[in-house]
Amino acid sequence: MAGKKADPGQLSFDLPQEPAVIEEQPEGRVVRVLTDVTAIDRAFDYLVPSTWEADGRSEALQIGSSVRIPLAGRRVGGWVIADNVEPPPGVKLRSLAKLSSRGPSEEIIDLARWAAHRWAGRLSSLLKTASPAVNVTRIPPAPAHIEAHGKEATWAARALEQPCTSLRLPPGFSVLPLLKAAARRGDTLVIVPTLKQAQRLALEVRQAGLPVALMPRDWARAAAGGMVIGTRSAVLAPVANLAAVVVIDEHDEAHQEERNPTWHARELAIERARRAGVPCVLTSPNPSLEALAWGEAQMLPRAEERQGWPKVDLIDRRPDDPVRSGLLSEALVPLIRGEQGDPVVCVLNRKGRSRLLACAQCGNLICCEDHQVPLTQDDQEVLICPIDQVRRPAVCESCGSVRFKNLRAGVTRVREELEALARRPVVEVTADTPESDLKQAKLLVGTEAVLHRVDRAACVVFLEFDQELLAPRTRASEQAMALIIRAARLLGGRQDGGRLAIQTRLPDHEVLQATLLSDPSRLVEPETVRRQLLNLPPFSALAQISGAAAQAFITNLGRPEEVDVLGPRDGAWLIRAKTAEKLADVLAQVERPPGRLRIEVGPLRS
DNA sequence: CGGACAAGCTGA
DNA sequence: CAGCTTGTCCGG
Repeated sequence: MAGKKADPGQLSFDLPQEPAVIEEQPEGRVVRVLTDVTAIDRAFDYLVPSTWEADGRSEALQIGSSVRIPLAGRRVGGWVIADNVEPPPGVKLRSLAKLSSRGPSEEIIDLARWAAHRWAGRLSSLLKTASPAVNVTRIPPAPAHIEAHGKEATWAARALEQPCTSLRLPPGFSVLPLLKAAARRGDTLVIVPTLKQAQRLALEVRQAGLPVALMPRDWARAAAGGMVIGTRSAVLAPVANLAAVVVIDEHDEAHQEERNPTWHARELAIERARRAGVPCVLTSPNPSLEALAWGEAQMLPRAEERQGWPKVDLIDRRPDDPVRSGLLSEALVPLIRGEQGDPVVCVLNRKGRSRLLACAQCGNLICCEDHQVPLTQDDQEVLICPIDQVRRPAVCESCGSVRFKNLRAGVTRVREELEALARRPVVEVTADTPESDLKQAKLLVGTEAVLHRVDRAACVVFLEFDQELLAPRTRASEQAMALIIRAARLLGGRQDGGRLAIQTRLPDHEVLQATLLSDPSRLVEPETVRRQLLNLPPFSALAQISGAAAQAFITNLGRPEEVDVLGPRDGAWLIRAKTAEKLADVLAQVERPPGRLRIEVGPLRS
């Protein structure tokens, strides 16, 4: 186990100055409690009431226990983070008010402390994540150990041989053999990106006859033993006898917490496994460079890997004559009419109705003369100013043409056009489309969120993929690939007969070529070169500082050696260091100014 | 965070 | 100088 790091910036205990004479030593056991009030972020010492001896509460109370404490005239919650401590002299100790619940073990608290330092956040925020949602007072008996049936897949067993393995598995390939192989070794912790995936996987594992706890619901059951499956917060779950850690789809951005501290489940999983001396397996159809930093990816034989990807149609829009809005090409017609099977899911990454119209004749943008903003088009061929809602006929002001070209079609508009072209009903999928509508629909359209709401499809169409490829984000390629992987999951492998259609004017783009050839290794080299050239993670570590107190923080930071400070841009600064450890050390040394401050370590955007 | 308390401001 | 607002400090 790695040594605990002293963390001067995070917790101040006002330790006693080695008292010469110990006098008036308070009677009884004293514990140190970290409050769950984020703004306090301090630990205080409390007496364990002597009455707790008799009813077993004293025995149940241990490091990690969740307690209520009197503090400044009110009761607040907290965690016991040290036992049998010597309180600072001269303070009048108060007694614990209540033993609320079991909490994280000492190992998890140490891991949380490491994460709080690594992501420059508060320990209490991580302990909250590590604690049960509802109070737990007893742990159920351990489930009987059940041996997974069937013979062990060699690739799965091999992945568990090393301390940390990046395992490249195509989207249509089940991870169940890996989980079974891990379960043979003992209790396994499995981290997946979404709750839906966690539920589905837990069901599969249960059907395979293995005991499984679904986090965060089954905190107590997780502590009892068996396999533990959950989303990122499960990386701090109690696991009885940890034997392996598996991170599924480690490339997925859902593994990173979006609130402060922005910890990443992949990195935490690796550290947890390392501390426990058990293997950590990171799976992904397209391993992140961060995962590949642990060594070359293990993979299936190429022929087998290809079978795990769907068939891909790249629809090159360049020589195309546009149909209707120009968004739907002739080549789509057989697909959206269901000739390759149903349901067909169309993805368009834009929201709302047409926002930007141009005259088809003279090319002028259709704007409001008074407010200089683009006009929107109504159902009844009327133009509306978004500022004062004034309506006028749909006629070009400069040439009188009544034909407009939609430069930014929204989902609603595309739905109508799809319906006309497919000659059948199209369901527009939004956050509040009822589940029943989704189940019956044969043809659907929505933003990328539609890929989360539908379970299976015979065909997925990306109506306009170029904006993903050209997005001005450092992780654009990776994010585009993640989207393709999500789509491929709905389609299954090659033998399932699903089709992935992508409309593009960039058919030679490396992401699309990698998809077409079912070969993500084509992305590794160009992406590595690019990141190295721009000095981006994993070849550096970044933190974004924003909020009202950001300026003061940067002033306090000064100009440490081997650290770059970039910005401000839009009121935010970027701090770059060679390694995550260096970055964390530098951030921890800065005196925190009062006021709102957001420190985003390893930002996904920018 | 939320209470306590001190310092500063206002009105007569 | 009471009565109030605003700011700073501290909690075991």
